[in-house]
Amino acid sequence: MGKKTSINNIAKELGISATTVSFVLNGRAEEKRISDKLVKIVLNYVEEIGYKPNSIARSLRTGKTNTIGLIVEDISDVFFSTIAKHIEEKAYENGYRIIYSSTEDNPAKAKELIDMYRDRHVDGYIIIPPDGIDKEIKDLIASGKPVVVLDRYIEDASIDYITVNNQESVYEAIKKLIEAGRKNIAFVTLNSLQSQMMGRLAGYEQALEEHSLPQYIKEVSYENVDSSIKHIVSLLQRKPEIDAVFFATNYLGVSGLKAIRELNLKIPEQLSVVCFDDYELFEMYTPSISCIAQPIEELAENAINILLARLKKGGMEKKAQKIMLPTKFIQRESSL
Amino acid sequence: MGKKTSINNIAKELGISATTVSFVLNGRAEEKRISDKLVKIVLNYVEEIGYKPNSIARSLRTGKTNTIGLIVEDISDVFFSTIAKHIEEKAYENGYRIIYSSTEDNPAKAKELIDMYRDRHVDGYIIIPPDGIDKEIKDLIASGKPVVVLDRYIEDASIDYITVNNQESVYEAIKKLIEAGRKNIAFVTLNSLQSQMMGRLAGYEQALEEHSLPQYIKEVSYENVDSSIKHIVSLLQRKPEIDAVFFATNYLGVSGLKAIRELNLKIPEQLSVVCFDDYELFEMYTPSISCIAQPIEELAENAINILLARLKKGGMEKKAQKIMLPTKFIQRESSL
DNA sequence: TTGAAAGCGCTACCAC
DNA sequence: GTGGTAGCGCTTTCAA
Repeated sequence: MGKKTSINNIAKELGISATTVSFVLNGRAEEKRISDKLVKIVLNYVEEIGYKPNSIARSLRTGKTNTIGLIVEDISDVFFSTIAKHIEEKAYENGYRIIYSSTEDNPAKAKELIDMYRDRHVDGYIIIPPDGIDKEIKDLIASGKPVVVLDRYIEDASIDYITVNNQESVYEAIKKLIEAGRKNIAFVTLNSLQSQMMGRLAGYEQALEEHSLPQYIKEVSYENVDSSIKHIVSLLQRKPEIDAVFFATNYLGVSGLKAIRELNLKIPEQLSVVCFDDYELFEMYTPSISCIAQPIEELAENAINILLARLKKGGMEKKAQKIMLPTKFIQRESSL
Repeated sequence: MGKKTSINNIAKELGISATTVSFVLNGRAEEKRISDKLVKIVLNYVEEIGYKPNSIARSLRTGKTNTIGLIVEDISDVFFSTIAKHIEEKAYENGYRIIYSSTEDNPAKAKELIDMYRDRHVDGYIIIPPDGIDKEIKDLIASGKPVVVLDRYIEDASIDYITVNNQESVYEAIKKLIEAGRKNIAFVTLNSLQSQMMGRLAGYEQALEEHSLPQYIKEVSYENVDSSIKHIVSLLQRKPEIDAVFFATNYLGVSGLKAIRELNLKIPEQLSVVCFDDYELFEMYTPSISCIAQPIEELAENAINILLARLKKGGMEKKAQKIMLPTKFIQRESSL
């Protein structure tokens, strides 16, 4: 084949100018009133030799890369990878590619990634931010790049975010436990200032305060999630009066189940269990585990839609969208 | 800061040429015998204004994008997302970014993706190929782009691949079931010609043939995985003599457990269960499910290492590597 | 030791 | 209706 098929070669080959070829290829033939005949010729030839414009040259010229940077906490976690999948699909349909990375909830890594993506001139960002990168995100937006924050929010008028009503969801779930007669309800969470975790905690506190019940809060740090089993075991041993536990994330829930199993506690007789996030494991576990399921697909769809909208119409002027989706409580055996 | 910091601005600002700046920035100062003093000046200035070279312009010039295309079956499946994570980490350390997409095991989609990635000038590919894209992969390699095939293999002298010893692993696992006294062992798999599935099937057949036991093979198509529960239920009902089932992938295993639960069969008393791939669910299930665990991290590491090696030293000349890693049988309660 | 200049392939302004 | 041409920002030959 032609070693280097450039628009210039084609132009030369066809005895016309590169400009014309470019217009035809970019669908601006009509607008530029290029004759149908010529358009046909160009398109046929291009088709024939299987020419594809060089996207890098185009990017250099236009400043657009048709790439979206996706920054998640951990791409191997099913919650995030499911989000990633939906985002990718939708982006793909719209001619965008996704490059991704995991932050491991580490702000330094997140900053590095943002830098990196900026280097790469990604057109827009979808970020699930760790604590402490608010400034970087605001800078990014100030620099004119659209950013959508997902799963948590950052208090700033200019930032689009999509999240769920964490506080209310947990509040309702805890209330159910209380109504079912539980009096000593523990809450196992991450020691994080992220909005979604704060919201979940607030929901717990709100429910317990309303009923004047004692609070048992255990915070685990993200880095030590692996050792969270130990912490949970110890909590349950020290406070044998605990008769229900709420786990604030899916992986904490899994650790919790391991801990409970180790202690040989009967769910739900001795201990009710409810977890944030659904997970196949919770459905299949014996007994099945009640949970607050997030509308993962909707979260992803909203995020990519908003980003695409901003990307399309350079829509930086439009007011930031703050979306809070409802969750769904799934009642299973563990909280009967 | 400066609206457009280009290498030219810097050169102008410093009263030297862009060439010199470029050399300094690319660490070729020594080689080009640029004075230490000048190097210092340039580096300081660059540091000061926080200049970063435009990677797109560089790509256009050099033909390298420092991007790797990753094509998996389904990024939301934990097996693939875990692989994706390890690959991303390693790539990142080496200055490469990953763009990913899921094929849904669909060859047309896979072809599209390859095309897309070619458009984007990715430097190399890691592909988990569906059936029927051998030709495209060979073309890619012929065109000089390194490709590593993962999880399955494609018979071609020029292709690097990393896989596990599927046949032997399954053979050994089935033998264990036979030794434990099971006589009617079913095998639930995908109706796929992919090497890894063929290997697993072959392992099953080999073991049963050696012991002259009857074979019960159920093939489900990837698109109908959702309805696989029905098929499995029906199989177990039609053949009540079945006293063990092997599931050839993690998601088939999950469907299988649902089917077995629906039929109220006792594991392992009435039915032994073994599954290919480990999964948190299998460990936590009651009873816990025996499985053949793949060395996921090693698979990923090998793939990215081989690709990086080819990328570094334009190592297209080196002989293709064919790596087959061992799996690990994890004995749990379901096959006692 | 350093610099001028030629592109990489494309788009878009402006001219005819 | 169509074409010339100037860059986008960088690397790299060649010359000085």
